[in-house]
Amino acid sequence: MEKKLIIIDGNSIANRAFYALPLLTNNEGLYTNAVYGFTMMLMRILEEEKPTHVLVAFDAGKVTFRTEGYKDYKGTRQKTPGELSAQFPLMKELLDAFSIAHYELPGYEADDIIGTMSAQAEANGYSTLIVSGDKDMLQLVSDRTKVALTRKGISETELYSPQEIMDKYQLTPVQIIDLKGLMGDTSDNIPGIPGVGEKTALKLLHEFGTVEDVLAHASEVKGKKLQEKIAAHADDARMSKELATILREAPLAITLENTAYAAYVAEKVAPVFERFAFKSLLERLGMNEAEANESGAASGEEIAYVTITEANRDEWGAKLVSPMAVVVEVDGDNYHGAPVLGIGIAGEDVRLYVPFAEMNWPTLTDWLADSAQKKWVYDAKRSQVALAWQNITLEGICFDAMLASYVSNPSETNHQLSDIAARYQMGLPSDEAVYGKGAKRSIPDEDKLGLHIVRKADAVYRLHDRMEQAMKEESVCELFYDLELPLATVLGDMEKRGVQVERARLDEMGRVLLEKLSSLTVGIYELAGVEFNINSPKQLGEILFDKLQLPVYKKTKTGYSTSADVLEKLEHTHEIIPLILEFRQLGKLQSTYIEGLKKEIRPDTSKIHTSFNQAVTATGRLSSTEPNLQNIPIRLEEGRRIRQAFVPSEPGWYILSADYSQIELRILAHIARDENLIKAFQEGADIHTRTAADVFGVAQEDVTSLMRRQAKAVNFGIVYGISDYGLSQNLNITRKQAAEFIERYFAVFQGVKRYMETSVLEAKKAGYVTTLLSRRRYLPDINSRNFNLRSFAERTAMNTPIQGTAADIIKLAMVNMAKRMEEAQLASRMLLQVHDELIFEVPEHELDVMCRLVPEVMESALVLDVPLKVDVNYGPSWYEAK
DNA sequence: TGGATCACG
DNA sequence: ACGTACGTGATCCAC
Repeated sequence: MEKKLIIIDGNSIANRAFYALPLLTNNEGLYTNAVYGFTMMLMRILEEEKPTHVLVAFDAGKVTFRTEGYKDYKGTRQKTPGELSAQFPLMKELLDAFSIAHYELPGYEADDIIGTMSAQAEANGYSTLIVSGDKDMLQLVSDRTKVALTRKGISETELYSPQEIMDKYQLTPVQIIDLKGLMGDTSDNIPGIPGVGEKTALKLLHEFGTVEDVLAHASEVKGKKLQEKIAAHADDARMSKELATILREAPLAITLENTAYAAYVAEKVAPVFERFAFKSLLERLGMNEAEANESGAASGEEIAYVTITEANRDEWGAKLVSPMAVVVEVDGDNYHGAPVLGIGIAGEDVRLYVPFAEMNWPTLTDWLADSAQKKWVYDAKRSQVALAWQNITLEGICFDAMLASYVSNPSETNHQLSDIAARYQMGLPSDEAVYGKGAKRSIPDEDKLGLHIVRKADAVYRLHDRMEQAMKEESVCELFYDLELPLATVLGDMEKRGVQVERARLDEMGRVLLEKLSSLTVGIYELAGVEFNINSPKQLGEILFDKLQLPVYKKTKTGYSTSADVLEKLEHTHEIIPLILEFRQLGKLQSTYIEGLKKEIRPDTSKIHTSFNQAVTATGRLSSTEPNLQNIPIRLEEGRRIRQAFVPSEPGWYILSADYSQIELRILAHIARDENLIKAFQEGADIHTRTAADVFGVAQEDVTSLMRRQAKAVNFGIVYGISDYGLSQNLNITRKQAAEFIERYFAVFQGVKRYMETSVLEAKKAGYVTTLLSRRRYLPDINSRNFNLRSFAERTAMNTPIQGTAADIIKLAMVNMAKRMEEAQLASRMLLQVHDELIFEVPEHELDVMCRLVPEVMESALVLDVPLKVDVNYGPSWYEAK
């Protein structure tokens, strides 16, 4: 049998896992997240690869032969956090239980152990797989040795053979060393040649081959500047290459034979999993055993529960107490008017399953409607709205596992109950496992369904204390209890209420669009000389750039870019371009907004019921789906008319819209404590004009519209985490000009500059940034050695406190507004939220009071060093409420 | 299922 | 110099 060796870069994988997962602890308070992630990865690799030999290599301490030669090596690297370094002994303990070899060697890095071992394996005819998160490993790749690099945390890996490296870099594996020698690596403090990045380095290597060749042919290099730099830093390059070279003959005291691996023994591993509280992994061990024994016993059937029937419900009605976990199981993703499959209820030692047929049970419905009876739920809004469609009231929700998971980590994209449970080492089958997915989706028989729903309720019940504890440690309890949870109810009411849309209006617009589109199509075919699918970027690209030979400004991975900004540059090169631009614009209106919206109108009520997603964005904003009512056109008049179809649901009422003016820049002024910006807002200045005057050094009266437009773009850029390149793209100016704008901006708004710097620094130190209401976003890549990832995290560190605080503020305003409307017994209704704007429908006699109340509540939601300003407008449709 | 494109703040 | 603006969702095409 062929021998197959797996070498795992222990430090690298543990690091990835540590930053990818929340700080889990076992009951002794040991941190286990890195070990957990490492173990998941390990088990997956063992299963998939079925190796005959396994070795995990670790770094040993700080001093290596590299630091001796070059004292600044890894000098910029931040210290390993204590929470992580404490986990290395645990990992080794675990590997011992698996009977997997691990090794470290004082004076050498894990890289060198891996390099040496893989060289030996190669010489002995093994095939080897190296698992790491470190791109440097690619230099070890050969026909017999492959490298799997982790992607997106640790859940995915990307496999590299010589061919993949050639495809991606047009380099041989050995040239990876030369690549690093030329470009250096800031995270390891390897200098390289200043001014040479990946692009330039690749170009040089494609031309000359190696660092030595580049240095020898320095005089042939194109570009005078570059020549000089190469000549001046030849020694740096040589040293950098040396530092980047992984040793392949380290004096290892371990041999290939020592790494032999046979299947692990579950009984030996289980106690360690037990100690670390890896419950889901324990189950996985159990499952493997079960499979081996062919016993097929499904885990988790030990959960006992009672199915409510007419016969037993009197007995069990008395067990409905406070608090209990309630899971409302809804069929399908869209819960508006959707079937409710049943309700699961779990308490300390009561577990009930109420099938749909038994839901008409007064004891239950009274209990559900009783706000004094506390309920812990998963996805409060879904539960509330789905029941509301069945005319069942759900009140008294005081915990929501989905929202708790979200406030604990808004970057996490998956807040399914089964995944939350897994994070807390509880086993819970996923909905997908129970119902299947896609075409195979079906509702299982009553027994299985009941068990699943009850297990979910039970999981929510057991999660409550632990998730609350986690929220306390993260200082997000107030955010959860005072903001997100009450907001869920407000949003649920808005969704259930819906917004009226006039189908006839959309029909009419659709007819007009259809005519215009077909005449555009004819014109485009004529000019192209051939019929093709204008909606296909591929076909369109071929027509424009191959057939018509228009200049290519930009390419995408898959071919030519045909995006609007490219087409606009080509506007005057061919008469087909304006037609295509208009076709695109109208086509979008037709498919997304006319046809798309019509599909969502309920025929019986003429209403659209969107779903606001309260747990998707990383910043704390809401999103809206099925349909998305947060991106209804407004910028162009043709699209804006779509809003004429959005009307009040009662005759004689009005649509009222109230939006925050410049809320993000006001927040920036506040958190940056920038005197200049604060003063501008306090004086009620037009902020873009003022910025233009300050940046261009002219009087406000002398600001031209171009200057104002540019200043506006700079202001946007500032909020997004400015970069000269981004600004230059946006304004269609050179990068140098963009850089100058930014420099001048920072000279004027020094507080903003200081904020940008400190925000990034604090994120690097703490690992996260926060909003004014303590919403927290973790930035695991903020110290990454990957420039892209790190830069992205840095911009996020600047932007998230601003965008997130704006989200906090409008959410607060919504909760307050709902309360004030209720107290004042107003008939007016809140319908929609569009990030900085609230939309209401208002009876004529309440227009006065609403025009006063809405701005008052919105402006006072949170008191800042600058005033918040809200503009209000109303009209017979959303179109006129501008 | 993922990429390209485009609608919004 | 490295490569980009921040945050979303829907539609269409092509694999």
